[in-house]
Amino acid sequence: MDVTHVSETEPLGRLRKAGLRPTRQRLALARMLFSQGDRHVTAEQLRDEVAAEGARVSMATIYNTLHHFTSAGLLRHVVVDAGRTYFDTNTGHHHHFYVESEHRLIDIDGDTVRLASVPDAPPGRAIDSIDVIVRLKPDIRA
Amino acid sequence: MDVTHVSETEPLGRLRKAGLRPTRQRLALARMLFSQGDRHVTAEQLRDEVAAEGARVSMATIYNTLHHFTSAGLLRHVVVDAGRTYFDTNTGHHHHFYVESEHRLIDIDGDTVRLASVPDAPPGRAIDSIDVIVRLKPDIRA
DNA sequence: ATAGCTGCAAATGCTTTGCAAGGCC
DNA sequence: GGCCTTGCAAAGCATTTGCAGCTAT
Repeated sequence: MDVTHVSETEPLGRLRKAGLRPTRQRLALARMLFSQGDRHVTAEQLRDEVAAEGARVSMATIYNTLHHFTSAGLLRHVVVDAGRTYFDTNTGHHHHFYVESEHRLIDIDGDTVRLASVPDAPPGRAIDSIDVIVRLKPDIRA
Repeated sequence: MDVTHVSETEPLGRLRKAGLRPTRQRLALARMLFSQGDRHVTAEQLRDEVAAEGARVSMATIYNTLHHFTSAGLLRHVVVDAGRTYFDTNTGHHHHFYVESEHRLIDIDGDTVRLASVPDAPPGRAIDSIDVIVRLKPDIRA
């Protein structure tokens, strides 16, 4: 294979492009995060996955890295549950289902939810982002 | 004044109606919460307000009470910030602006945000609620 | 060489819990 | 009286921080 070319979608390329030093830990995390489609992860989850692969990455570094990735635009924060922070690898326009009973997030395509009218921001403020969270519960009839 | 009648909008009436024993602590908290229009409070905020009035209510009781009120339908939970739980005295249909820089919530009337299309819940699940959070930042042009 | 990273352990902040004493019906 | 509540202190969890040592460039 062509080792002279590094795709931007590969871990190394992503980090380079984002101006982040490709350390062993970051490469491992980037691989876990970006090699299997869109994902929603917590720091703890990532720690376990990385550990399962035999790589040792401390919690502090996982948090540091998740925050760096977020600042670099590689990840997005999702707030759906007090006291649990999710990071979403899908940084495009979309929203979320949240299955409270399972602590599970499911993407909703951005176009599936259309806001017929968006309120004006109060004076002196601007809209930063709009989150739509559809909370789900088990269906009784199931 | 008519002391034989207890309005359901007064602290005592609210608690009675909700089947909650009207203790000194609950009455104090109910007064703070429901006597000044719609509010968004954190446990800590309430503790400070109550303390300022000279009433002594422990943190454990404030949390207990907020949860009891929520279960009874007197309050609603608002999740906008990981690691900070807000309770909303407005239990009707509405959404929120969240001013991240000030940790401040502002109600958006339910009819101001219209969802043109609501996604179907995945099989075996039912929609519990839909939260729309419009995150605000200071307006640069201000 | 040096600015940036990592990892440990301690600290933090918010919330919950165990349990004995007190209060409402 | 009996069950519900309260309050203290301790425990719990997720996350952050300080800082000495390591590493990519």
